[in-house]
Amino acid sequence: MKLATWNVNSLSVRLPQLLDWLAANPVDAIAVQETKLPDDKFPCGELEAAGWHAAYHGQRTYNGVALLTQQPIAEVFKNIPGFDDEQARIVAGTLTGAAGKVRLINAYFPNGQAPGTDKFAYKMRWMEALRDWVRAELSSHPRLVLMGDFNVAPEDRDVYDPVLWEGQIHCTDEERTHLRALIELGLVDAFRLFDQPPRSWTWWDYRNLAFRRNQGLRIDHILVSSALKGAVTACTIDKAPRKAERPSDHAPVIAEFAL
DNA sequence: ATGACGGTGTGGCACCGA
Repeated sequence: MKLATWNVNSLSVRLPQLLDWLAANPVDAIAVQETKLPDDKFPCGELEAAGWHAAYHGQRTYNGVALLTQQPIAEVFKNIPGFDDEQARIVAGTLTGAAGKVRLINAYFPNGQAPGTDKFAYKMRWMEALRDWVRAELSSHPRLVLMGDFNVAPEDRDVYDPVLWEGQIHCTDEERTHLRALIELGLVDAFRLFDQPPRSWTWWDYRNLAFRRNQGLRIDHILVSSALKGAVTACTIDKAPRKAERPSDHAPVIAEFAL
């Protein structure tokens, strides 16, 4: 089984690239963030024509998430139950394969703007609500993958210039503490199960030649539950789509499982 | 590095992302 996550920064703009990437990278499921499309504008037709099932939860202009799968998924949830959220940031579903069920949660964490702002407070509340929900999901679905754009760089080694970014959004102690609390429910960062090249990022600013200079952050993650940890055989970042004409500012992350 | 770039909306720019 192969899973991927990619913040495409507008599915309308990136649909051709996404379809090309999926054709070259035959994953079983991909979690897509920042579709920026209301559900009535979601390109199900084009995706279906390419063989993809889609569960999506979107809105105009901002946010929006989708799970694209080769097989149909069940138990689809949108957003966090009991957490009243106007922003479309979560879609979840259950994949059933020959090796059993795997629960997939696709999450687009709030950006948070800057510490001390209302948006930062919302990010913290959102992460707390997510943790409570994931705890419950883990009890009913021990084989669980939480993947998406977390908008948090877990450690300094996930930041191209930790001194410049110290205390800045994505790198604050408060965000990292919330992320650790989520992980302590019984999840592991698939990327760190393996030796990785130093200076591995998933996002590079569009400005200031950041990609060419490899100045980025690792903020897109695939977390797997303890029950799946032993099955993970690889986790990589594919920088190729970031080199395309009109790229997303994020690169896809792929995890492979012996399932 | 108070900037930069890119997407969206209905714009002549502002807002947001990260």
